[in-house]
Amino acid sequence: MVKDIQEYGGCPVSATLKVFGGKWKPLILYFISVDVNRFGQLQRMMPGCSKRMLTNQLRELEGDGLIDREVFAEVPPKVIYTLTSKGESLRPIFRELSNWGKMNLLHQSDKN
Amino acid sequence: MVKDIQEYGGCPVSATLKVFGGKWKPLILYFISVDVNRFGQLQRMMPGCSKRMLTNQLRELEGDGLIDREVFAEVPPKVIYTLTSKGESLRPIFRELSNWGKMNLLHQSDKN
DNA sequence: CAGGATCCACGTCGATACTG
DNA sequence: CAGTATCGACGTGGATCCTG
Repeated sequence: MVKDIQEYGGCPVSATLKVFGGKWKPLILYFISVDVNRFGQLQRMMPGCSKRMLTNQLRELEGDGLIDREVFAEVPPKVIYTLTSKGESLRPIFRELSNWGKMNLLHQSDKN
Repeated sequence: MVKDIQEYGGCPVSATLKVFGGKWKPLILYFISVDVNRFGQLQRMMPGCSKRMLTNQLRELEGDGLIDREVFAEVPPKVIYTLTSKGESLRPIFRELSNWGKMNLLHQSDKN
C-alpha cells in the first residue's frame, strides 16, 4: 500500500502504477467495476489467484481508497466490494491502457 | 518481456502495465525521453538501481520495442538509448498517470 | 462464505568480481 | 564505458489447515 509518493523517487507515475499495477489489481478493479463484487465470485473469475493473494490485493486497494468493503452481519457472511469515486476516476486511464495494449501488443504477430 | 497478450488472461491493461510497469521502467523511459540516454548517466540518476537491474530493464524495454539501442564502435564503448515511436506513443498515458498521481497521492497528507 | 495463520519453495534482485 | 557471470540473501506468494 502506498503511503508516501516520495517512496518512488517522487515519480508520480511510479506511485500511480504501484497503486493499481501488478498482476491482479487491474483485473480485480475491472471485475468489481462490472459488479462482480463478492470474494467468491472474484476468486472464480481468477482461478490463478490464490485466496491469500486475493485478500492481500483487496486490502491494499481498500487501503489506497480505490474500493469500499461493505460487510453484512449475516450467516453465512457476506461482503460486497465496490469502486470508490477515486477508483472510478481510473477508468479513463484504464481505457487508454487497454487501447494501447490492443494496438501495440495484440496486433503484432509479425514481430519477434 | 511480453510475448503473448494471452499470458495475462487476455487483459490488455495488465499486458500494457507489464510492458512499462515496475519499479524502474517508468523512470528509465522518462530519463531517456529527456535525453539522459547513456548507461552511466541513467545509473547516476537512479542510484538505487543496480547495474544488473538496469541492464535487464533496458533489454526488456528494447525487446518490447519501446527503446532503441545504438552501439558506437569506439574506445571507450558508447551506447545511446532512444525512444522508438512506440515508446513515444506512451507519452499521453504517462501524462495521465502523472496527473492522477499528483491529484490522488500527493495531495492527501491527511489520509493514512 | 470470507477470510487468517503458518510453513516453505521459488524467483528475484543486490553485491561482487571480471571482461571487451 | 558498458556491460556479463556467479553467488547468496531476501521477499513474495502458493499450499494447507484453521476460524467466526
